[in-house]
Amino acid sequence: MGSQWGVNRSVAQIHALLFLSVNPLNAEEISDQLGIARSNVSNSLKELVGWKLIRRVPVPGDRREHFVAEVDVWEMALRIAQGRKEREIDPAISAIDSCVEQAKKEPDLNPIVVARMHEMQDFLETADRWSNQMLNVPKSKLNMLMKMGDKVFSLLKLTGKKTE
Amino acid sequence: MGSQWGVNRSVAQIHALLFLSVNPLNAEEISDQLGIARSNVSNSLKELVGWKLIRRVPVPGDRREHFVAEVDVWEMALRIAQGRKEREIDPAISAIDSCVEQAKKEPDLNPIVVARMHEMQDFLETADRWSNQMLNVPKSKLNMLMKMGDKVFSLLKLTGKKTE
DNA sequence: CTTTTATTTCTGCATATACAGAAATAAAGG
DNA sequence: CCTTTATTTCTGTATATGCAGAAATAAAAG
Repeated sequence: MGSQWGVNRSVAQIHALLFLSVNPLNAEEISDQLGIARSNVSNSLKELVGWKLIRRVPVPGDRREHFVAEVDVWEMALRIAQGRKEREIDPAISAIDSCVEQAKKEPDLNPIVVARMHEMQDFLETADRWSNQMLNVPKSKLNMLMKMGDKVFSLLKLTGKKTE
Repeated sequence: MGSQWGVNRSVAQIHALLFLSVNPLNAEEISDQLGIARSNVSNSLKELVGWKLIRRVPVPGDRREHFVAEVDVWEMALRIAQGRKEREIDPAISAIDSCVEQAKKEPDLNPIVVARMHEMQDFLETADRWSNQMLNVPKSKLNMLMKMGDKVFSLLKLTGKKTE
């Protein structure tokens, strides 16, 4: 799956291994188990720590760094969502903002073009606010909300096909 | 932005061009405007059509195929979400299902490991149902819902930090 | 302070992806 | 049906990414 999700094979493999591992593993154990180079493990672990999908844990009486994965799947999903927002939405907002800025200086720009840029900007801002809020919903409630599924949708009278 | 969003430069460039273009463009115009090879344009257009972010439009009196982008940003977002679900969630479900299947055959597998696999499976199924529902919410209501933002959250009493 | 051991960064090769130009195919016009 | 024009597929090359092994750095032990 890794490549579809935007991480390379080693990263995906290591994450899977740690997710299914009952006890913390050190870099060498990972390297041996998966048969990938020690250096590669090091870089992959760094990336996974960056996504907050794993964390370092000290094992008493052992000098080596050990790692464990976040095992709560909802927490995992939140972290991934958070990471994606930072990597995809936030830079997109900066980009569109500077585009709009530039566009202001161009006097003879088709108004339709300017309008489209503004719609995009407005959308991204809304998406940003919304995701910030979603990411702050406590895990348990998120879980409940999604498990309830259709009940929530009919409660909010959101279903139907009127405009879409 | 392209690379961050999982598409290559040409695809992103062409999409941007069409999104900001007031009238339909044909492949050659795109090739000229952006200075990329005609063949590259062809493949990129195919990908964008696959995402349903652009569509072919016949221009009367012109044999060549012309293309226009979906200009409604909400519709665009829905299509991207749809595409990502198909590429990321659906195959992940197949993958976890076959893993769980395999695991059944392994009698001496640590129960904790099996439990984690099931949690993952359960989560993915929930996410699948949820996203299917979200994708069926009419655009206008989605827009409204997200614009209202915090009001919806407080209505549902979803905010707070209890368990997270 | 020196030696040992863990970890990270560097370097180079291998593989994969992006892309241009050529060739092939398909579609329309005469 | 043949010619012209549009479009797609194929092929080679350039570039980027992935990854191993070596070198360098950092940390702990003696």
